[in-house]
Amino acid sequence: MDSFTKFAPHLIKTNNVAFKERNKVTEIYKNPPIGKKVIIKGWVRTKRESKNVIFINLNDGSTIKNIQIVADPDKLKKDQAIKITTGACLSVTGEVVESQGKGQSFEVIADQVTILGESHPDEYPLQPKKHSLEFLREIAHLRPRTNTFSAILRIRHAMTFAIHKFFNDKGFVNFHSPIITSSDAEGAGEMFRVTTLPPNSVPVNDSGELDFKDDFFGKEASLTVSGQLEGELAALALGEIYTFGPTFRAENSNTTRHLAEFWMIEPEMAFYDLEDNMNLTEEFLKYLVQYALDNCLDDLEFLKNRALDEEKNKPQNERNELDLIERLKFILENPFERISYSQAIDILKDSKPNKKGKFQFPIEGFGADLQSEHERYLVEKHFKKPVILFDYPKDIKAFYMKQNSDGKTVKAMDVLFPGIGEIVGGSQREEDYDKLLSRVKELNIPQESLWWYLETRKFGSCPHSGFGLGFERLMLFVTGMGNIRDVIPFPRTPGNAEF
RNA sequence: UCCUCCUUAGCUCAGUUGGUUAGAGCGGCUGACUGUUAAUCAGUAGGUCCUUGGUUCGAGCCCAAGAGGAGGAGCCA
Repeated sequence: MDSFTKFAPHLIKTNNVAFKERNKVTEIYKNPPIGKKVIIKGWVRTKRESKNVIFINLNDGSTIKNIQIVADPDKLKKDQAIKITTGACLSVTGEVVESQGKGQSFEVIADQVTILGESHPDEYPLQPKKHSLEFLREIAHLRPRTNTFSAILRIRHAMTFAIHKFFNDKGFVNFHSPIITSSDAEGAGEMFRVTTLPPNSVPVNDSGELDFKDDFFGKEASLTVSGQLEGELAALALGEIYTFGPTFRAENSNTTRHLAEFWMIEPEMAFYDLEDNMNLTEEFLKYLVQYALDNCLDDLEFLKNRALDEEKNKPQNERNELDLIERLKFILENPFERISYSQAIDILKDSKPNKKGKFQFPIEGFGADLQSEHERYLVEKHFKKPVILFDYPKDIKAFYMKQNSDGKTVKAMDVLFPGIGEIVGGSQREEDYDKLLSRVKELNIPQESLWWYLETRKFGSCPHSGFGLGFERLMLFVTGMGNIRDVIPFPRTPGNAEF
């Protein structure tokens, strides 16, 4: 007899033998133990009360589904019924029975109800009704108690796990690139400074500039904007690696697609050329979408219906042609379109909106950086599916990308998704020391801060590639949410670091 | 950072041409009723109309500045 059975022989055994005192609602739904006793612990979503019977919809976070508790008011202790209000936390012991009502196949007849935490009804801001996402952002500490956010957070977990599983199954090594860094080599954006210097008396040198000699690291330090450069070092020893960590950009970006603190996945592979890189990217994204469909269907269904509900208020032409689940399946069933930057320019040049002057930035020819409107045209109007663009002009891409023999382009690729835009950016890296160095010089990048990176090209260099996937942008696509601030627990954006 | 829009009850929102005491639904509270399903019915409480200044006999409404929020653009993942 194990400790569980000894403690509570009348209870159903769950997977979690270490914790004896709770049956998870998700497990009860998987195989309803009719006639057995269970202990449910969770938060009240709604209560309906009458003289003879009280119905409580309880949610324990293990699934989007609530469980209906049926309680006899006479059995409850004095005043207990009054304290069972929306948001209160209860522990309920009772028997699972087939439901007499219509909305559910089974329910729990309560023997005993314990109120673990009251929730004052005058003050609790969540009501059993739809709240605006803007309002919920202001109460981010309570957001996870809503159906929408609990669904998003469960999916977020599933995607996190799937990312590690995908790479682990392929033999990639999870590599922890540093979060504090002293290089801004990629030039990926403005950085947050990390310092222990006193804010009101900053040391300056003779020429009046900030002097970091007395700072914690003895030099200027910042939060990382990318783990890629360190990732490359690891790939040139371990073969295939990936990083998955927080990333910080101090850009003053106020959009539905940008955060100051976000999570990024950056695989880096020795011996991969650009095509291998694109193949891996496509396989990876499809794997994640498949994983969500296989493991999060209840939550996806909920989010699908939520989005359909919202779209009812929109004019027909602004609605999605496909619902969330259809969109996810569409990704799986269709190969991504792969075209070069030059081909894309040709398509855009000949496109109706360009000829009719509808683009805010008209396309004239090679060299132009593609704007959102162009990417959207390619993905949403022309191809109507994900597009991988490759071989970009070197002048609009980073210094480390491998130069093509045409002298104009580099082996870069961007994956564009409908409704989101750039979800992945990657490239084959320049492995030739002289070419890389000349590019560093051309762009006036301080060579001394990159000595370690350059050295990898001196000692056993090899072709290698990698990409970066913005985790929250993936989450936007998988959940169908419209604002990146709603797919991360506590969004950090300009002017907002509450909670 | 730029452009556009928004800010009225706890929430979602209406508020006419500037005119007396600012409304609705939901939620809260009180009661009734019912194996209920975001229950239903009746009653009830609840307001710094974002802030400041101005125009006016009179401002929720008009003007100016500020604060906060949203969407789009740029930057990017």
